[in-house]
Amino acid sequence: MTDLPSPNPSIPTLEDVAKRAGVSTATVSRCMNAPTVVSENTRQKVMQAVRDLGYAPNFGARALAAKRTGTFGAVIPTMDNAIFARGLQAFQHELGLAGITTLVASSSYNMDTEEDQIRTLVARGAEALLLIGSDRNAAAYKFLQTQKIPFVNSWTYEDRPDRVCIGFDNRRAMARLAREVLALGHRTIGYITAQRPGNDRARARFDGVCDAMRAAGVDRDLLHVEEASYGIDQGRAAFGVLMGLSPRPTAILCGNDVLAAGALLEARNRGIAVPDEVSVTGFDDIDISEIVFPALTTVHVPHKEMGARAARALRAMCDGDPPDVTGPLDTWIAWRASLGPAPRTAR
Amino acid sequence: MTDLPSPNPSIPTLEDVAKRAGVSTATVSRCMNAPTVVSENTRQKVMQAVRDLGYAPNFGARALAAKRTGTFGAVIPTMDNAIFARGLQAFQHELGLAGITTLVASSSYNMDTEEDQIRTLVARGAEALLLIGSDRNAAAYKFLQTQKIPFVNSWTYEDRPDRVCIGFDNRRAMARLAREVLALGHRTIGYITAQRPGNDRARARFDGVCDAMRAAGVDRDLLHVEEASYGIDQGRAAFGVLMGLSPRPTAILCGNDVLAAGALLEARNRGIAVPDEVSVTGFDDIDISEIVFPALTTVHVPHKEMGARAARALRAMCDGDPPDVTGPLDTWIAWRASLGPAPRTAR
DNA sequence: CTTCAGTCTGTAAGCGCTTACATTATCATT
DNA sequence: AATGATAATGTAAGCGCTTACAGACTGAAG
Repeated sequence: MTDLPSPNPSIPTLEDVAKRAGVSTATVSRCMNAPTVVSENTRQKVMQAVRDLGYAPNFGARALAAKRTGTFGAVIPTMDNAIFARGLQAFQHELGLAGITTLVASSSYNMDTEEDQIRTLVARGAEALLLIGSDRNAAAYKFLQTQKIPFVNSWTYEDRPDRVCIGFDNRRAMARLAREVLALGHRTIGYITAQRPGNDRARARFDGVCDAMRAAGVDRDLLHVEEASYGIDQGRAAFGVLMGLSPRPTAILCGNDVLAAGALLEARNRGIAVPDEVSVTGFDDIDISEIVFPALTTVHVPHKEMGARAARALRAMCDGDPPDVTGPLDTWIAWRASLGPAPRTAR
Repeated sequence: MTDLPSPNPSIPTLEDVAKRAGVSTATVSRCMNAPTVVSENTRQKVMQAVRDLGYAPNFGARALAAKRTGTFGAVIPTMDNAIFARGLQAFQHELGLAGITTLVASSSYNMDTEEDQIRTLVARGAEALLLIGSDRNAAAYKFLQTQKIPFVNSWTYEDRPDRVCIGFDNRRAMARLAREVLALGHRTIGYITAQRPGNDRARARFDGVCDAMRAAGVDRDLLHVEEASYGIDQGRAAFGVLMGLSPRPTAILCGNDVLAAGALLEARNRGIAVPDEVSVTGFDDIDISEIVFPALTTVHVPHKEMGARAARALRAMCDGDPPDVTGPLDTWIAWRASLGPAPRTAR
């Protein structure tokens, strides 16, 4: 089946609509953008022509002429799993309310890719950006500055006058969880961290564990660290390594819920009882933390609020207003089944 | 030296670069788009100016002038979970190889929203679209046609000359799984389906279950259907309803893995042993199906291949070539622990 | 010294839209 | 009937870029 070129194959423009409705292009434009200033009568005609022709405005032309795009962007490390999904969802929703479209790109946890994506989004007309964390090439920051693109660093919190953060204190949150773990009698501890270079959240969470151990006067040698790149399989592998240690850790803290899910899975496969033999904890409190078995004790992060606030901050910044940054958001421990007291034999 | 820094360092344009490099805008444009036709010497100068100024091309202007955007779009029902993530990932990756950017939008399983999103993506310069399923407003199809936007229907398969599908046979796949369930002695069966209006995949899967029951000569009255909108909670609730039935079903088939995860969770909460008392199955084989307890027997869908193929098909269509559609993709059953023989008491 | 092909660069015409400004129509008020 | 205010529409100048085309240089061949 071959399509023959139809006599008028091109896609309709404003001018086509104007001609068909017997008005000027300006009037059609007004119908689309500010319907109230056009008389009822004319609007009817124009809208009919729009419908007849299947007209859709050309974004590029509109952006070029109006010098605004109604688009914000977000660069997240990965779309592979739900860690950023809920926050992003809230972000999009909040912006949608204001008629702003969200463009999403992912960096695969890679700084250079992230810089690329930032440039791409800006080139595509993003007027403001949601970024995750604060580790970023100097070039990326400089680019944002020269292009005058408002941005917020999210999922993290730093008190700096020159950057706006809508996030939480990763270090403190993890320290609190680690403190609870220590309070339950655990001493030999495994920590599965996401890769730390280029990931300030991962580093902060790790530092939090160290803080707690120091505060409890526990020897740092009792903390065994495995660094894993992203994914359930990585969590499984790291858990396996830690279980090979002697003495074997009685608690495995994980830098995020996905790694923890992997750890839990491996425990099941090895017939290691959680939490009776080994406790496991996560970080983020995404959907899977309730689904895994046993349900995961983890740090709850207010993803939705974070996303919504970031959206509002960005909107304010675009209007030249100061964003409403009231300090780090609260996190708390979501107590479930995977964390229990250290087994007696190990005490 | 008239090199005064301008008082208002607004964002640089092609012309600024040209001026600074002492060439015409055409040359700068060529440097950016077809570096080989510019002399080494000039290119150096221009690139230096680009760097000095932090120049980034304006997408709108470029699209307007070049009449191509290098952008494809995808409208998926939801980003909330991983069902579409892997396929989309492959889609994006494949396009990235060809220098094409992917824009993603979500429809929240709503036809009108989907139509909106289609229009939005096209307006933003999407030259081709990945769509999920085939249920869609006539207006949406008409729009795509008048705008001459190539699209593929994915996650589904229909043998129609006027539409290209890169997907699999939902009905047959579910029928095969249901046949296995029946072969294990289950007779009273619960089916948790996603909402069927506007969702051809959900309907096809349901039909598949019916097919299998008919083929096995099992009374349709033994099939109890619960329709749930999306999410784990919905799966839990539906499972609860089905467990209240008498006689109680011995197998609960779910229209997707998320609903199945909910069912499994509720079973755990109610102390119902899976699969000893009740079997549960899913559909999709996303990450969580391995993580849940017990691990989920489900239909494996070749998400990655589907995404990659869809990308290639769309590219071909944009070039005016016929897409390579070789029929439905294969699915198979991923056997795990959640499906077992019907308990004796129930036989 | 032409001539011609080949390379490189510049000129300028749009691409489809928005919007400041100009123009015209409408209507209550004097 | 003339006036001015107000509302509705039209005119046209760009927005920043690409690209067809033309012009200006090279150097080798005639």
